[in-house]
Amino acid sequence: MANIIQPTDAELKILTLLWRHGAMSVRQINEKLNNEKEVGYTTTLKIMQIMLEKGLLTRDTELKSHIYSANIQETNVKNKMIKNLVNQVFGGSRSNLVMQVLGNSNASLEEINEIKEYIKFLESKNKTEE
Amino acid sequence: MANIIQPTDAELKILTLLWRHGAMSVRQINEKLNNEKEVGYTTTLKIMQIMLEKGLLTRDTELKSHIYSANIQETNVKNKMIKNLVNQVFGGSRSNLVMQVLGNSNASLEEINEIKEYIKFLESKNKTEE
DNA sequence: GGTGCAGTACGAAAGTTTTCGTAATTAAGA
DNA sequence: TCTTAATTACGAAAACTTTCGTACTGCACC
Repeated sequence: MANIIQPTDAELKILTLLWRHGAMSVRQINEKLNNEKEVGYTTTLKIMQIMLEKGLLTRDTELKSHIYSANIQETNVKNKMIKNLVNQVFGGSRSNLVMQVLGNSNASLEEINEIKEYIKFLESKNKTEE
Repeated sequence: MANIIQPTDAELKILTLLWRHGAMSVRQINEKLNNEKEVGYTTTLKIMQIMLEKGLLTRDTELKSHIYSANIQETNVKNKMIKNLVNQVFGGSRSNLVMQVLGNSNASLEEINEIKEYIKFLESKNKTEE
C-alpha cells in the first residue's frame, strides 16, 4: 500500500471539500474556500496543481475548466492524522486519546451515549465474526 | 485564560520530553532528540530559545548550563490539538473522532474495555454531582 | 478574424519553521 | 593568567508552504 502523505493545511481544506461535495472545478473550490477566508483564485489553482503532482488529486481535462477529484481516501487520511497525533502526544496509546477527549470538560451526555452505542455495535459485530 | 499557542512539531517534541522527564538542559534534550533523529546541538538550542521568547518554556540560569522547564500545561496543549483535529476533519464532532479511532481496523478488546471502564467512571462521577 | 473573457501555467515573492555556522561568554584546570 | 572545553547568543541559510502577479491558451461572440 502506498504510504499516505500527510497533507498540508491548505491541502486538507481542499480535500475535505472534495470528499464532502464530490468533484469540482478550481473556481468552485475557490468559492467555497472564500466562504471561510478570502483567498485568491490563482492561489487555490496553484495548490491544486501541486496536489495533482503529489498524486493527491486527479483531474478530468475534457472540458475547458478542469474537474478535480480527490485521489486519496478520506478514511486513510483521517486515520493517518489520528495515528500521528497518538504517536506525537499520547505515547502511541489510542485509548489515552479517547479518554482525553471524553474526560475533557464538557463531553456531553449525548456524545457519551453515542459512543456507548457504537461500542455495543462493535461488540455485536465481533460476536458475529466468532 | 491565555490563548494556547499551537506548538510546532519541533517544539512539541521538546515539550513532550520536558513533560515526561522534567526540567532539563539543552544538552540533555538534544541527546534525547538524537535517539530518534540526528539534530545539531545549536538547532535544539535555537528552538528552545524561541520557545522561551514565546513563553512556552522558562529557564533557570543559575548554573552555567541553563535548565529549562515547560511553561504550558500538557493537558491544555493536548486538548487544543484534539480540538484542532476535530475542527479540521471531523466537522467539530468529538464523537466522530472517537468512533473513527475505535472503528479503525484493530481497536483491541483491551482498549475497548479500558474505554468502557472510563465511561462508567464518568457516569458515576456525574451521578454523584447531581 | 478580432476582441474579450475565463481559465491554466508558472515563476517568484512572502511567510513560517528548521537548521546550522560562527562569535561571544563562562568556568575549570594547568 | 592562559588555554581549553562547554555553553549561549545570534544571524542567516535552507526547506517548506502559501500567496499572487503575469503570461499564455482556448473559446465564444460580434
